[in-house]
Amino acid sequence: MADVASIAGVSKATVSRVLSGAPGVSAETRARISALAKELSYVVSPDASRLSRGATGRVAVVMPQTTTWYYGAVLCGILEVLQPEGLDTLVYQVAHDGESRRFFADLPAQRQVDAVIAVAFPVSDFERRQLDLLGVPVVVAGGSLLHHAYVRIDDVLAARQAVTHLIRAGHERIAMINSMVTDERPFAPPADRLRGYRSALDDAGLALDPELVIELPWSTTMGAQAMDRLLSLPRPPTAVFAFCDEIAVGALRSLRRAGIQVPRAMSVIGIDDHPLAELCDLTTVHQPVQMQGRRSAELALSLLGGAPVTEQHLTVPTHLVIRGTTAPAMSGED
Amino acid sequence: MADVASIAGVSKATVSRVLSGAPGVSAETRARISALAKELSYVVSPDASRLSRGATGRVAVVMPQTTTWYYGAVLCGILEVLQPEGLDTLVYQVAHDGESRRFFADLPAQRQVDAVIAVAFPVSDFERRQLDLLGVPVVVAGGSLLHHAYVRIDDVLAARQAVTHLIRAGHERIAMINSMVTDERPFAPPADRLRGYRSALDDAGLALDPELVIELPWSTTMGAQAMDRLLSLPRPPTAVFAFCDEIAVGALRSLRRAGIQVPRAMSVIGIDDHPLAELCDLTTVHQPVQMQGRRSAELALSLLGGAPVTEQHLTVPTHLVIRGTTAPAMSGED
DNA sequence: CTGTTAGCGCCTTCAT
DNA sequence: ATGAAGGCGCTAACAG
Repeated sequence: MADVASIAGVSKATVSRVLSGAPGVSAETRARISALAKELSYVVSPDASRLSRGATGRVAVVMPQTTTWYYGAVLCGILEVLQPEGLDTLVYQVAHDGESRRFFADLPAQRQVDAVIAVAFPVSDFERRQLDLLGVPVVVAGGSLLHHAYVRIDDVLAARQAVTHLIRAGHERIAMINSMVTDERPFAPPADRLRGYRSALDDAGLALDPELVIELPWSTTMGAQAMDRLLSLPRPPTAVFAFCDEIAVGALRSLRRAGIQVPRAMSVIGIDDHPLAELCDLTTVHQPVQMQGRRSAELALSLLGGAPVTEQHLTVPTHLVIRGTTAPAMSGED
Repeated sequence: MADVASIAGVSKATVSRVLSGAPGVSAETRARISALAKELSYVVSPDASRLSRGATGRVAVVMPQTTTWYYGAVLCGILEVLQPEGLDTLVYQVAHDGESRRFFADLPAQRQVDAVIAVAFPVSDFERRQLDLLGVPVVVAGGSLLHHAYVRIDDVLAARQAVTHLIRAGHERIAMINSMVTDERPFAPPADRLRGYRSALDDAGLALDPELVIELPWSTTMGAQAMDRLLSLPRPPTAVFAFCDEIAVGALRSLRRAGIQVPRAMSVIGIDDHPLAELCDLTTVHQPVQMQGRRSAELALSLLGGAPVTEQHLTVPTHLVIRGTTAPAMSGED
């Protein structure tokens, strides 16, 4: 910056004002200096700038994984909002317990970012306390966390939309394949979706058969495993509601291998409207994932802006997408 | 830091030495101070630290998208290496031309990171020049770029592995569905894979029928579209080689809708070994995506370390994974 | 082994 | 409208 100033024959202060868009510089000088800066392809050092001004211009995104579509899509939405604002995005992947301990104990994000967006992951008590310690606004996408701002879907409702669709098609033995979650790290979506499943059955006066609820720790093939288990039951279900589309697709594979016709002999529905759902012709409940990323970034922005944020808790809508994996129950099945 | 120093009754310099692991402090003092810091949950301000020390402790990852599996997996690999080293990762999504222009013209990453990892995207001449302007090491994952370090697969070979598998199964009319790329932003993989397809046919003495090579701009459904086109041909192929698994799965959907049996009447093969490939029973050529992320991060690290890097150009291996979508050609087909 | 003294590169009053 | 000076929080020479 000193260079630019001396070449332009002005003081660093003026250059600073121009480059930071501060008022108090004649249009002529402003134009001349910004042109010069561009020519020299000079940009201010963010670090120095932030050191003196206080804010970092960065926001941290914390997610348990980066390889599944959901997290990629949320990240995409976040970047779409943050990048145009000139904010940089730091990604922290906090996967297994070891990483989690280190991350939350060392707080590498501290004094490093102006805000934190936590994307859909189970937060333990300890972790929550550490988050507060960061001393910056925290917004949660795809979940919720005490008093913090959040953006999410209504998981109970989404599950109800899925299960109700099956019930209307005449199904009575409806299984659920759910993602397992530990007590120590509570994670709302699986619990909420199970609740939605229950209440939909209730409303229809259908009994819940505990055998039909399979809970397994997440993995690529867990949908297939769960389906295998359901098929080995003395009285298998006629329809399956999966926690998410990836699981539903795994279930479809098992069914294909077992030679069971979908949807004639078995209906399958998921949640997400994963791109792959369209490819597999999977009936599902759509949730706007990228939008949740965008909204959470916008929330972070307004929290940053200091403006009193009126709506800190956003619930975005979901809707049923009927494709080819659900059909009326075969009559005379029982 | 001043607080910690005064409470501990030492100078800031000592605290700094302790917290940065610098030598020249008695074990006793060191222990006392680091304990105190932990108790106060005090961490040094990265910005201030970096301002005075010069290095930023951050690396930029630039990718054209974040929603597809490939990019998520590469990012995951990168984070696996960078996070344990205490380096932070800045993600820039540079998707369409507008964003690209802004990113490369404004160089938001300048003076902001110690290295840049560019993940699988077409780089124009202008962009390449701007990258050099950043003045930091650049490593490319999933591609290559002049003199810069890179980690990639041998795309020609991967394509040959796929096509040769089909040829050995007796197929003679083998189509290729490729991702379209513009001249202005060259991107090696599509061109290389096409070359591999050609050379495999050549080696087998098979003629290449231009009608069987479909090139379309990338989209979720482009595999399906391309397959539709192939099916409407007077003499459709008996096997299809897709640029990647996501495209192959789209092709499978078209085939299913058209009522064409896979693999009896049509063989399909992709590249990637996408998790979804296993779910769809798709034969494919495996490439180690996450590992490419790791390797590129390691390359960046050693480039950063100043140590003379011996091997700047890594090619990681691929291999055929035979599943259920390929089978011998039906005899008497022609 | 520890304290002192300069900056790192920029922003921000306060003068001019 | 512009310049001069102090300080953001830390590190890196020097002294001691």
